Amino acid sequence: MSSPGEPRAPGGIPASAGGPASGGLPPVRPMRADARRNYRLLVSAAIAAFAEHGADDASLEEIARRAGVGIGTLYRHFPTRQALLEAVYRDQVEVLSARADELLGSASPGEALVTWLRALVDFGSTKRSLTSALLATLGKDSELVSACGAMMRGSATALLTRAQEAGQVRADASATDLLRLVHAVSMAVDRPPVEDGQADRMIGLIADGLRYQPGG
Amino acid sequence: MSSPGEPRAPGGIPASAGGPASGGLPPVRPMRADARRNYRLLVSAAIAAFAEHGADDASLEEIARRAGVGIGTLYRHFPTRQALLEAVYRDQVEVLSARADELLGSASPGEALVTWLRALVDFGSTKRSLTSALLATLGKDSELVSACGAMMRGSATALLTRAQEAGQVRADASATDLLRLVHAVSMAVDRPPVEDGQADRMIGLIADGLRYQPGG
DNA sequence: GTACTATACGGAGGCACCCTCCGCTTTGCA
DNA sequence: TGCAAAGCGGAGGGTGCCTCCGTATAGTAC
Repeated sequence: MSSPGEPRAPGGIPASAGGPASGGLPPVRPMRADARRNYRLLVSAAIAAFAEHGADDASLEEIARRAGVGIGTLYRHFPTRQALLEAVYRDQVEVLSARADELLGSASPGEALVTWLRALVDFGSTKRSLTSALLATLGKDSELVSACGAMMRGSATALLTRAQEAGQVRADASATDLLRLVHAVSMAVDRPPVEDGQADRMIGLIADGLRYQPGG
Repeated sequence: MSSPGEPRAPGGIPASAGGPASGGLPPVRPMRADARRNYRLLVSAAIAAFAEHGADDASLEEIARRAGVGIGTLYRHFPTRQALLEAVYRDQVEVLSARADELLGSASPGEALVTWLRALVDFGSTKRSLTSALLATLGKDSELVSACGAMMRGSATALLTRAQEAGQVRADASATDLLRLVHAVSMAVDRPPVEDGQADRMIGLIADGLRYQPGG
């Protein structure tokens, strides 16, 4: 499920507490193979659990169980629920970004854009509790949130530009507008009553709007 | 702390399960004196605890302890956390409403209005977690929320009208605008960094704006 | 004042969760 | 092949949630 998302050096924790002087950072040893594996297993399990029970209510012990590791292992990798939340969020955004890169190579730039937008709504729908949990404690301009925002904007821009250059999408649409629109759809789909496929139809509508060429 | 807020008949629970036929509601026995007392103690304790730890994180057992009653008593009166939340919210809104009624008798209608607005911001600031917790599960048009909204609008209108009739506040201000403005201030004051007294100054500003008479 | 009963009280107990701590296992290098 | 260093796992202590039921008491009838 998650091929991007290298477990980067343990977040925020200094690589060696009280090393000699302050010189150039000591060579950060890469994680051991088993640690890397467990990290990934945990993130995957957390994705499932958060989707199922919400970011606040999923049990960390259950996540460890699902991942097939001990609770101690979970806590070593993610000292707080927040840390796990952040890792999951980052991972998911990277998945979306990778999907965009992949779609950039596809035959139909127009289709590629719409496909990605659908994936984005999907993300918004299943990961809302996660996002709001993060925003609640991180604030709108944390490193994580703004970095992920930039990544999204980059992907959107690339896909949109290509579709526009291919003449498959109207020229007067901006990536920012598009993201905002998708966000609105996610919100609208948030509260019941929501019919099945409603989000899909809404995105379809947007897609049609994109294809329409005002000038002719 | 809370003089309004009669413990109305136990919320939602049928007064007698399986009584004879369906006739007119059987005479709902009033709560016993000790039950009424404990109900009030619990609401007061909950107000304090919610303010201190947030509506989601306050421990129900601690609330029972603070109220000096057993946990069983808490659960009899409020079968769910949600029920307690609702009772607290209702109680607080009634306090605000009572305060408005009281202020309606004061000498200076203009001062009265501003005093009440300050109380309202105070409410918004300390009870936000409560409000959002309620909105999350109740939805914007539940009986409770809309009833409380109406109560607020009534109080605001009464105070505003009186101040306007006394010529102490400009005529072209509506109660709805006022409530919205106060809400905005509450939101603005929500996220740090917030200086001390900032909310107060903002309300002061609004008060000045109200006093200003566009016509001269 | 007394007796009675519906009503209400309290807290023990069972379960789940959070998090820490430390003895054991595995990895990767020499 | 041997051996630290890095990593693992789960027992254990603390807390919270909620249920259940034996006990206490307010209110009523006499």
